[in-house]
Order: sequence, then structure tokens, then C-alpha cells
Amino acid sequence: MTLMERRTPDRRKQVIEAASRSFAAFGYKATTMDQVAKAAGVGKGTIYTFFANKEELFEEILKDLIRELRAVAEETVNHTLPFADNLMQVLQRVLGYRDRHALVAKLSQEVRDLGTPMAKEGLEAVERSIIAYIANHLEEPMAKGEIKRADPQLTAYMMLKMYLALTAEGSHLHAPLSAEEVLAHFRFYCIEGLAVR
Amino acid sequence: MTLMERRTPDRRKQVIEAASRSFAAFGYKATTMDQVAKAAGVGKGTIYTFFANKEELFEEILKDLIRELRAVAEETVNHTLPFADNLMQVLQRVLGYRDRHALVAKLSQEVRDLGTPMAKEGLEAVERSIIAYIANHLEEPMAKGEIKRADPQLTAYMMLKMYLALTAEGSHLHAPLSAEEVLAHFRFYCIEGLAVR
DNA sequence: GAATTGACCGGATTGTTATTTTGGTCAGTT
DNA sequence: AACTGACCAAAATAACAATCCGGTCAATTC
Repeated sequence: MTLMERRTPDRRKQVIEAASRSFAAFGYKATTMDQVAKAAGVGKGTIYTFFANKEELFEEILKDLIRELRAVAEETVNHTLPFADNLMQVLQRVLGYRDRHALVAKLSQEVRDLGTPMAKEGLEAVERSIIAYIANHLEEPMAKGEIKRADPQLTAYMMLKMYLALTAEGSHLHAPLSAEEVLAHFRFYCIEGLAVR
Repeated sequence: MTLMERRTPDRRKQVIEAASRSFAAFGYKATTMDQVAKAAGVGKGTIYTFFANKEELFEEILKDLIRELRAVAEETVNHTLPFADNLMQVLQRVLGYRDRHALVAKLSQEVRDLGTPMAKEGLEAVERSIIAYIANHLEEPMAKGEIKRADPQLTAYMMLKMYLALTAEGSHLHAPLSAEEVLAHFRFYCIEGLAVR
């Protein structure tokens, strides 16, 4: 096995890992193919045997990120528990996923500062995928009557927006909230609502 | 009166109105002081007898906008009605306030496309002022037990974010919603919550 | 003489051209 | 057959010139 790895090291994997680090550290635009090749210990041409261009390489990295988030969610969800509990659990785990967030954070900054179209599209793809995932998992509790019936797509969208409002965006209006505060507030505003019962 | 207007036309008002139109039509950066002076039928120097610089002129226009929104809200609110009803009424009126929205829309676009710092600060000022206003008007219904107790500042912030998610931002994910849909969804997500009662 | 004006100034912005960087290729090496 | 890196054209950046615009103030008007 060690010998085999020596003989045929997995170039593709090397490339993906180097690229992943580079995109997270420098963003889309500032990551050069020469750089990735160097970091991967690979000739530049080799990259192009696996990926048609920089764009496709980037999309692969994003797919990995989405896959990973989905996996984290999947292994956290417990279908015997109430919907709200699952939602909270998943959010808590995703919140703690700092390192993987680095790519998202860097891309967000790049969109703000440089406006790189590719970074913007990438973030939108991640966002769409998260919304689709949540929307999917909304249908069961709705059918079961655990939560009210509503357009799952729109509901998932609103959930994400509220989550982001509590974590990322609102930094300049309310002091950064702790993970527990985020969870408590999310439950309060999103699930329970302001109306008295 | 007509004669008096002829004799001492209100230069300050002329300037403010011309500037207001120009900021709404072209944004902060693309509005030049020469242009404003021309449109106001006034020498450029005159502007500087009322406003120290372009920035102050802009801030005055924003103050006017905020004052106007506040006035619309104030004359709509009926303290004998339930909180949720008032909220809906005010939203409905603000939603229909197309002309005044023009300035906000233009500034939003300018922040997106040009990143003009002054436009960004201006929008944030408007946002802060709206949040402060809502927060103020949350305390009474909270005290009366009409809605649940919570940090008014944060609650107001979440309300605005939800409103914006339903109207402005979400254009690329859900088709633009009609005014009625926005109101219905806002009531659903913000007031009632997803939990079944 | 108070209010108003517009030519004028310098710093910022925009347009232009020269230089460098970088995504992608492919002849040659291993 | 897998892999490499010198090479190319196009895109990005830097350097510089030309223009624009916020702000001032001496001259003008009322």
C-alpha cells in the first residue's frame, strides 16, 4: 500500500487539497494555477488532466464543501426526535464548523471587496444547496403536523436569512452572539414566533 | 406672498429639493454640486452658505427621508388597535411608498455596484433609525403582554431583516411577491411562528 | 453690506498606453 | 502513458496624462 502510494500518488487528491487550502486562504481570484500546482507538488499541466479549467476545479471544491456540510447534517439528524430539536442540533454543529467556514468567509469577503463574479456564484450555489436541503427536510415534519404547512422553499430561505442575521451580518448592530444565544434566539424568532399563546 | 417669494425665494429649499431629486436619480457619487446648483437655479457658492459640504447636504436629505417615513408611520398607528394590526398597516403604507423608495433603491444599487462608502453609511443610518423606531414601539405591546418579552433592539432588527428578505434581497430565489403576499408571509413567519399551537 | 455668483485651484478620478501576470496548451521528458 | 514546465495570448496591473469635481473666494448684484 505504501509502495503503491509512492508509485502512483493520487495526483487528483493532491490537487484538490492544495486548491482547497489556497481558495480558503486567498480567495478565487488570488489563487493562481501555478500556485496550486506548486503547492500540490505537481506540474501545472497535470491539473488540466483532471479539470478542464480553473472554474471546474473551483466547482469541485465547492461540491466537496456542500457534500461535507450535508454529511455533518445527515449524521446529526435523528428522525425520532422532534423537528425543532434536530434543527437546533444541526445548527449547533454547523456553527462549530469553523475551519470549513474559512472558505465561505474568504469568498464572502472577496465578493464584498472585489466583487469577483465566480466567488459570488459559488456562494449562491452553496446557499441554494443549503436551502434545498432544509426545504427537503421540512416536508416530513409538515406532513406529520409537527410544524405548520408552508412553502418549504420560502420557509427554508427565511430560516437561513434569520440564521445569517443572527450570526454573520448583524455584527455592526448587535454585539456578536455566543453559540447558545444564537440558538436560543433562533428558536424564539423562527419557531415560536412573537405572538403570545 | 407671491411677490415675497419672488423677492426672497427660499434658496435653501430649492437646493434641498434639487439635491433630493438628483441623489434619487443618480446616487451619491454621480450627483455633482455643479449639477445641483444648476437644477436649483442657484450659484454653486450659495449651496455652501447652507451646507458645509456635499456630505452634510446628503445627510440633510436623509434626515428628511427618515422624518417622512416616521411621519407616515405615526399617522398610521392607532394605539387602540392590536400591535400586529398596526405593524401590518404601517408595512402596507411603507410598501406603497414608491417615490421615496427611489432614493433607497438607488443607494442600494450604488453600494452593490460602486461600493460608495457614503451611500453605504447613509443606508445604514436609515436602517438604524428604522430599527430604533420599531424598537421603541415594541416596548408598549411587550409591557401590555400583547407580544412576548424580548430584547426590543434585536427583535426590531430581526423584523427588518425578515421584511427585507421577503421584499428586496430574495429576488433571485423566490419570484417577487405581491404586497399582500409579503404581508401574509411576514405575519406568518414573524408573528405566529412555525410551531403548532 | 449681505447675499450671491462662477472662475479658479488642487486633489481625486478616469482614460490611455506600457508592462506584467496568469489561465491554458503542448512538444518534449521520464 | 503520465507528467512537466517553457511558451503564448489574453487579461490584469502599473504608470502616466487628461479630465472632472468638491470647495474657495474675489468680484458682482441687489
